[in-house]
Amino acid sequence: MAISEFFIRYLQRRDELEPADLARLRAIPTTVQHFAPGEEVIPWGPRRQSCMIRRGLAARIHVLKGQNGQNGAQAITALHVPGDFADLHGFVLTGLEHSVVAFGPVEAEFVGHEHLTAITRDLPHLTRLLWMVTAIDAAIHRQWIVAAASLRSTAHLAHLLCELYTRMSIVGAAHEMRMNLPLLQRQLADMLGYSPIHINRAVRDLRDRRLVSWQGTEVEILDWDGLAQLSRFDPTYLQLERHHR
Amino acid sequence: MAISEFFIRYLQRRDELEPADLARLRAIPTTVQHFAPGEEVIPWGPRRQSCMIRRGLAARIHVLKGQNGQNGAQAITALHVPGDFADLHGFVLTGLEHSVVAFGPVEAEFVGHEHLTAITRDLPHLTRLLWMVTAIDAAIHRQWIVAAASLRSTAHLAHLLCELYTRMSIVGAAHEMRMNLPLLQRQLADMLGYSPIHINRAVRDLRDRRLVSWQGTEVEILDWDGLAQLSRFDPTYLQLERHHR
DNA sequence: CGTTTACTTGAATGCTCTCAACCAGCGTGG
DNA sequence: CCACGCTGGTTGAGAGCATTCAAGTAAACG
Repeated sequence: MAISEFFIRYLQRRDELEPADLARLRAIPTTVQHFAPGEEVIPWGPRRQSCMIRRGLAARIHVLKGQNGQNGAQAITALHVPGDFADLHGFVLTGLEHSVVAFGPVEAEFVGHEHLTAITRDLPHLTRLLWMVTAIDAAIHRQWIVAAASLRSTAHLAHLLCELYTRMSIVGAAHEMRMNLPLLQRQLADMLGYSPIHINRAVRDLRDRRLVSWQGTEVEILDWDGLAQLSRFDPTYLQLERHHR
Repeated sequence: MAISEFFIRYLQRRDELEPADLARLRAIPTTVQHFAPGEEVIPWGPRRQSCMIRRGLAARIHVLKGQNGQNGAQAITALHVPGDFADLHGFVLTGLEHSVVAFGPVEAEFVGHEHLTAITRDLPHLTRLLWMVTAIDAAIHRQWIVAAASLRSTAHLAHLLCELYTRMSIVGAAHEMRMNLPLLQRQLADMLGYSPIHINRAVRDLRDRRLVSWQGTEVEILDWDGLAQLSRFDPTYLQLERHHR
């Protein structure tokens, strides 16, 4: 297979792809695999390939070692939507300190690291764009830290929704204020650092304020401005301006 | 000036520098500047150069826009110790969504982006190492997210101390379980997401448990194992293994 | 001295957690 | 067909952690 068009759009939203860049991207041979909800897309540890999400939702999961042989509590540090190069950072690191797990059915695509090494040798501009992808990832991490430190439950959840809708609509994976989020409340809790019960109340709060309609995995944003204002959402950190790198 | 030896050590701790890499790094012309506590080392916005910390402590500060023309609360998403390339990610991003501020007196060194562009053109291996620097940065962000979601005040503060001592001792900026941290309790609060008063209690808690001695800016870790166990500190995420990239 | 800044402590309020129970949907097996 | 268990969502009550307001200490500086 060839690299997902979602990813091409992700890049083109931020910079102009030179013909050589585009040709090389499309020439990379990849392997596509399907995953059921809960399956591990990428295990913890050293990797020889990196993975791109083509369809569905995936998350980075950090397993917490309990103090006294305890349960396997887990934290979630990132969510990945179609077009995301979920573990591109694994290319330059010794190994991942987390796994990537499918939320809902996922179609993923694997790229061998030898092709990335070749790109760093031949195509400096495309190399900088791939580097940028991991830098945007880090900017999202920072925004999560800011949100965790400054927002309370309802606003915090609202911020996540604003971010996800923005990221999904940019690549064409969401439209008209609707998106499909196969997320359990327990997983939202692992993501935002609350108990599942508290997440439940935050969801109800958003419903009561008529900001969103949320039924199962279908989420519709009823009042974007209200949601953005409540969560102080400012998409600058997603680097949506086109700019030569 | 030539690039700080702290940074060379930072890289050599993780990979072998080829002679060409080392020569090029040492040949980069840089400008050194000094900053007083509270001064802005790097302002918010687009940048044409990136900055490395030679001496002192610096932080990335995100200013929060208050809801109703409110105060300028702020969040801190990263701390930088000597040898850190504080805004290397600014090279591949359109601009920084935060500023970098000196905590205590800081000596910093600036590298024009044109030299980095040249490296991506000529030296693939060194390019991957610089990319790695930003990836380690992101891994630290992730660990902060995990800590915020899973640790309570005292353990959370303990985790920060473990991380900082590890990072500083690796490059030779701290020894014998002692380090100099010119941090106000208010700034710790902005970092960990608590109120300054609560930080005060967490510091006292660590003192009462005889885990650290903390007088002014001088911190001594009295019981490393106790501190690491309390905060579940595991340095894997700092990528301390040497490995060819 | 008086002011400022940072740190410290106490008390009351409020946000979030835990424990507990209950409901709905779904697949299974009798 | 229906009882059953399982999973995930919902709601209530009490306890615990963190916040705010308030006051007081100590050191640095003019």
